Amino acid sequence: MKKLSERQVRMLRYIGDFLDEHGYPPTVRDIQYACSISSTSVVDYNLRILEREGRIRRFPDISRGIEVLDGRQGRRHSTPVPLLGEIAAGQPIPVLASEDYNASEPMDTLDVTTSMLNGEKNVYALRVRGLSMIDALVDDGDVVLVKPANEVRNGDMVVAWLKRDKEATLKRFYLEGNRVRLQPANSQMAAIYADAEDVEVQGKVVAVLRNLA
Amino acid sequence: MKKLSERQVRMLRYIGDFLDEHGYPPTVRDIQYACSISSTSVVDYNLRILEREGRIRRFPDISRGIEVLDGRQGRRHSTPVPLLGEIAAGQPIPVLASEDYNASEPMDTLDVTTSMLNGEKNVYALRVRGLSMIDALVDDGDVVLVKPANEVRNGDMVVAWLKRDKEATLKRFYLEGNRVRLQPANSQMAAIYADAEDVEVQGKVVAVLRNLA
DNA sequence: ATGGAGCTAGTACGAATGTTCGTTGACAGG
DNA sequence: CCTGTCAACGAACATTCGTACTAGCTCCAT
Repeated sequence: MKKLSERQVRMLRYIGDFLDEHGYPPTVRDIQYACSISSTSVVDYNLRILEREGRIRRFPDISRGIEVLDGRQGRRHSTPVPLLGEIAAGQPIPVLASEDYNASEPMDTLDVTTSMLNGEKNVYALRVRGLSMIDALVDDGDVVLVKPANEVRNGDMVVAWLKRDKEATLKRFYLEGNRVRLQPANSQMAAIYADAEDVEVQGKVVAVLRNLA
Repeated sequence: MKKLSERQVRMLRYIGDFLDEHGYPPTVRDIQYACSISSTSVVDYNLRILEREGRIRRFPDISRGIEVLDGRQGRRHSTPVPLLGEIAAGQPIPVLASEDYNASEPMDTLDVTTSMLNGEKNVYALRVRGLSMIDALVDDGDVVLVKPANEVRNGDMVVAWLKRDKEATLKRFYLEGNRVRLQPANSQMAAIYADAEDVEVQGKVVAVLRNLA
């Protein structure tokens, strides 16, 4: 990426700030005054350069038709994720019916920064109740982002439902023969061994969010 | 909140969509064509109503000077937060100089959904290295969002620097006489007692983020 | 009816704003 | 010295775009 002149950096910065403050982009003349430039044509000249360098996008003949591409300013940094409910020991894990996902309104949603999602699609959120996942460093009240698991591989961190114990738990998953080893995140804690048929994998956990009042 | 006409709802919706798609607000005429309205004056008329009802904000004589207030459409669902560095046991905690906060470019930033911040300002992020906070359910690699603490109250979750042990740790803070009790999040684990002068509080932890590959 | 309120139209004015054009000065290369 | 490029200027031009004005239509209470 080529180097920009001081004036260009200043313009770029101003456009971003203006956008943050007003909700719409500045005009050529706004930029002119803010950056102490004597002529609108100079602004235009430098805007062309900024566009050529890929820092902004311009829309000809459209007033305020400037878009900052910089990434930091980039659109869609957060995505609504459906908060399907709670996950608690002794309670079945809510199942995500595909119809629910398209339901019109009545679902609670949570806005999550896209960087937390690693580009995954169809992720949903569950609020953890109880301490069934405490040994995976997930506290009561934490929110886990779960990606529906079509298939699980050894070593994945999964939300597992232990049918016999009627307990939901978050562990690393290892299939060993016809038994499943569920390994806590904390190496000082012991693994759980369960019959393969006793374990129902709900999905992989993509992220954990904890909000402290 | 008063009821809006079908046409007004449609306009409101279109403005939001247009903004999402283009990065700048639509003109009166954009709205006119999109909503099949025969005259710009009708658009203006209804925009006035939308403003009166508190759904949008208009800026007179400024082209595309429309801002959607609705909340759902509300921009700024995520905020860039400076990622100041790492926090590790045996290493001093980076201090946030106010000048650094205004530094031009070179700082790493992390986008965080505003709901995680509880409206706090000047929050910064630190990546946790090591297991010094494992008993507060914070793993190696987790990111903590820290709000600079002007004052701490008993029971707050704080990032504390233990001078004598040269160790950073995340605990609940209780001042008891001239001693400080640092209580882990996990009730099964023992508290640490330290001399009040040996403890340096860096800030309150607002949230914990964990990203699982 | 009568008239006002609420909404929609069609048109036009004029300010806001993007863009072009002719010049100028600094500077490097031939 | 000449020439081309880069950056900057100031003025003018051409659209874009917000807003005002007038008028018609429906509903409803007077």
